[in-house]
Parts: sequence; structure tokens; C-alpha cells
Amino acid sequence: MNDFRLKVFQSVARNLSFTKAARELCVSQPAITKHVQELEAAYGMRLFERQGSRIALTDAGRLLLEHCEHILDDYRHLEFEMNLLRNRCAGELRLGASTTIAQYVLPPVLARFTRRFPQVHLSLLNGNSREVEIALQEGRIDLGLVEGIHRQPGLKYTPFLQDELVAVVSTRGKLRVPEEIMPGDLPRLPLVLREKGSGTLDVIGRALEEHGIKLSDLHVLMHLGSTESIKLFLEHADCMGIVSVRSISRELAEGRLRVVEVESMPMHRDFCFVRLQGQEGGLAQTFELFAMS
Amino acid sequence: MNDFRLKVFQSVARNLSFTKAARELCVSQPAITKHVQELEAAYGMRLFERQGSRIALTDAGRLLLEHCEHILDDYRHLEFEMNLLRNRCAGELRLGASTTIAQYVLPPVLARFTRRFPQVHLSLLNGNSREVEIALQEGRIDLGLVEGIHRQPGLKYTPFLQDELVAVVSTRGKLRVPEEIMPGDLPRLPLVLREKGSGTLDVIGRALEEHGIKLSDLHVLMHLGSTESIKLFLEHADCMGIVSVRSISRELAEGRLRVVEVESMPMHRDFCFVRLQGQEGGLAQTFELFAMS
DNA sequence: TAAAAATACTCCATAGGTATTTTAT
DNA sequence: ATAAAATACCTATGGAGTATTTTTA
Repeated sequence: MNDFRLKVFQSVARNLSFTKAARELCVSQPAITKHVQELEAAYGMRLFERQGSRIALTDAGRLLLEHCEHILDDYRHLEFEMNLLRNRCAGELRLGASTTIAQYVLPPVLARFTRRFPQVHLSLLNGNSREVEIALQEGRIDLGLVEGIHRQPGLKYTPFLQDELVAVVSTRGKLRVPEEIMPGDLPRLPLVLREKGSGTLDVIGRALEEHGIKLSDLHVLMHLGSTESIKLFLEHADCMGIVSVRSISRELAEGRLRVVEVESMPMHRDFCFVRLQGQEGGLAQTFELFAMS
Repeated sequence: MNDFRLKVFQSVARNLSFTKAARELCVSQPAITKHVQELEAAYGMRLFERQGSRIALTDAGRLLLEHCEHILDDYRHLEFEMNLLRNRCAGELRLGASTTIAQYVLPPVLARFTRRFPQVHLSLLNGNSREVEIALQEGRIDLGLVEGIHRQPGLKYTPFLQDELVAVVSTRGKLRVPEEIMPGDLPRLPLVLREKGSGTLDVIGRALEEHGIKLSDLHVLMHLGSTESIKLFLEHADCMGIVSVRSISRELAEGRLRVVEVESMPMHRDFCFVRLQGQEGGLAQTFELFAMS
């Protein structure tokens, strides 16, 4: 058995898609197929029910997934502790992250990290995915956190978290929008989105394309440079925004915003760590493993 | 990472010898060296202190060993449960085991197994290693347990337990023997050993050879056909026996026998499972995994 | 000098890729 | 017709072997 094979299985099981797993793990789809087939051969049982393109876990698959999570956790702990032993866990760690991650994901992680490793001096560069990758290549940062869409050669990506963009409206405005809408309804609605060049708009663009809609078809009232601006704007205007779920947990909890489901148009993205290829170990890896647990 | 690599490391760490690990896992010694080197490269740290031929675990090695045991346990559980899911866990399982194993190791395991799987009908064939292997090849048994010395082609061995032969004398006899003796002292002592052709005598023979002593140099009072006979004989005669530690736990606890250490002459042997190659899965594997946990 | 580990080399199995076909919606 | 999974085929790397050298007790 080999741990990458387990990671492949885990990814397929979580995404319920060979293709998505391939994207997430940066390998080809046939490679995924083969790994799963090898596993199925090894255990002499099917792990997925293939009903055409729909796949579902079998009992054996569910059992494997449980153990899988456990074993992969163990591996992570092992890596982490070996890393602690190797490094002196002091010095500087220069991070770079794209906007959503830097604003909504990292703060609690950074707090936890500095509490655990007070000797490490952290810095955080803010920029879009491209800028973060360039900073990495120029040696201005040690570890990047980006939306893993465009894979640059020479960089090594490892999956971190999943993110979902959702349409939201104010609960107090006068805009009449049902709980669920169809992608075709979007062009008729007044929208506030992030600016061109942002990862967020990219994801929206690609999701629309799947339904034959172009960004230019939309009725975009305004492009704003940050999610915070959009959220605040929404509370004072009768329009709809599309933002990361991770940015609106408080607003949802307090009932100031509500999600409008766009039927069969998931706006999914993966957050990844990025490092220079061959830069194994060191504080960067310590941080990665710490953030994952 | 790959689980066989971890098994290699575990075996080296337990035996504190690359060569012994190679024997235990049925691979060449250079293969072991390479695996350890790969691990050391991966973690960027030495796992073993090499003081010439003596090796010892480093801090990193100790840490890895801990995690290793844990991860390999997980793998075993996984295999076991996948096995339960695949098999109906009923039917017949025909075991074969060589004497020491059948008498001193298996009984509690068999009891535990039938409690857990009452639907399985167990049978146990008794014989020396060679006989067990022949029974396997002739399809008369499904799984063998032998002293893994002579590797037959077409059979697949997996390590089970380690065993040690020790010299013992009665605590009540008149034989004067110090706590520790040298191998050279053995020919002068009256001995009771197992019969020719037994695995036990084989091991003793090879251990003696290491010190340039032949079996025929010994003063063997008697060759007996079972360990039980030897133990009972010792309690009524002033001589020394050489038997498996696994056979004398009660006698040691009750103070009827005592161990005489033979300086720098370990009489070590590995117990292995044996199966026909390509006979993966099934009740045999269920039993193997059950016995290991 | 003998025993253990390391190195050198050769060979094959496997993992990964691209291109293509099959299948189900 | 389209999108996902499976298959075919090729290549390169890594793991295993044998033979040999190095090291140290």
C-alpha cells in the first residue's frame, strides 16, 4: 500500500468524481482511474458504485474511507513531528496569500501558530494568486496560499481547503429573490462582484460558461475591490453579490444576509499551498502541516 | 511513503540489524539499506547511529518507530476489516503448525478466534516445518505456521513472532551452573535436547557453528521428542535443556526452572505464516491478521 | 580477517503521461 | 452530443536483485 494511492481514494471519495480528484491532486484522470482500480483489485471489492457518470461509495468504500482518513492523519502527524525535530522552529516565515484566504481563513490559523511557535516571526504578503506565485519565484516569500486554478510549472501545489462561492442578498432590502434561482435568471438581476483579475470573478466566469452565459451578459452594477466592500454595499443596496461562504459566516449567523441557491451551478474552488519545487521541509512545511490539522 | 518501507524500518529498528531485517522480510540486504537511506533522505535526518556494525536508533528513529507501529497497526486493522467485509467468515480453515507453535503459541489464539468467529470450523495439523509446507503444497491445509528458516519457492512467508531458545536447569537439582556461561562451556555439560530433524535442534546447531562448535561435540544425554518431555525430565535429573522461552513461562514463574544465559550465543528464530503464493484473502488472511493483533 | 553495511550495476514492474474509445445522460 | 470514466500504449523512474567494495571490531 502506498499513501498517495490512499490520498487519491480519499479525494475521489470526497469529490465523488475521478476528474475532480485528478484536478485536486494535479494528476491525469487515467492515473486516478488506475489507482482506484488497483485498490479495488487489492481488496477484491468495488469501492465505488458506477452508475454511469454518477459514482457513489460502496460499503467497502465507506469502510476504506474511514481508515483512510485515520491513516493519512497519522502520516501527517508523523511528518509534522519529524519536521519539528529537524527544524529549530525559530526564525522567519514569509507567507503570501490571496485575498479571501488572507482575510477569512488565515487569521485564526496564524493565531494558533504563533501561540504554538512563539519563536517564529510570521509575515503575510497580500495579493492575487498570480502575484503570490511571482513573489514565491522571486524568493520574497517562503510559502503561498492561493486558489489553485492555474498551475505554474516549477511550483508544487498541495490541497488545503475547499471553498464555495454563493449568491447572497440582504435580508432587509426590497429586492425580491426566491430561495433558489436558475443560472438563466442571473443576467436579469443587479449584481455586485469582485474586480477583473480576481480569482473570485474567474470562478464565476467559468461556472457561467458551463451554462453558456458570459460575464458580459450580466447586469453588473459595480465591481468592488474586496469582499468586505461587497458585503457592506449589499446591506445598503437592493442587489445581489457573489462571495465566498467563508466570508459571510457572521452575517449569516446574525441574519443580515441570506444565501440564494443557484440551481446546478456550483462555484467551487480549491485553496492550495504553493511552494517552489524541491523546497521540502523547513518552517514552510511545518506551517503547512500545522494548518492542516 | 509506502508501507513496506515502514515495515523495513520497523524490522531494522527492532532487530537493530540490516541483515536480520533482510532475512525477516525475505529481501536482500542492499534493498534494506536502500529503503533506510530513502527514509533518511526523505526526513533529512539519520534514523540510525552507525557505529561500525553496531547500530542504534537516533531520536528521529525513535520518533519514527513510534508512529510506524501506529500506522502499521492501522493498516492491519484496515486489511482485517476489509477482509471481514469480503468473506462471509464461515466455513473451514485448516491450519498446520510446527510443534512449538502448535503447543505454546496457538492455543490462546485459537480460543480467541473461535470466540470471535464461531461459524468457522478450525482444524490443526501438527508436524515439523517441512511437513507443514508439503501439506500446504498438496492442498491439505490452508495456512501454515512454521519456523521460517528454509524458504521454499512458491510459498509466501509473512513474519509472525520472534522466538528465543534458552538453556534451562532445574532450580532444585544438584547441577552446579553459574548464571552465565560461555559457548565453550557447553560441551562439558550434560544436555537434553530435541530430536534430530526438529527445528529446535537446527537452530541450536547453527548457533553453535557460529562459535566453531559442532552438535557432535556436545555431551547429549538424551534426545527427546517433545519439549514437555524435556521439561519434565529436567525436573528429575541434573542436566541442562535447551528449549523455547515460550514453553517455560509457567515453570519460570513458579521458580521450578531457571535460565542459564549463554554469553553472545543468541538462539533466535522467527515464526512465520506460510501460504501458497497468490492465495490472497480468504479465511487464511483473516486468521493471520487476527493473530497479529 | 570476518561480518555487516554500503556501493555499483542491471533489469523489470509500476506509475505516470497522452491519445482514444466507451458509456450514459 | 457531451462529459466522465475506461482503455491502449508508451516512457521513465524506482525497487529489487547480484556482485563487489568498504569499514570496523
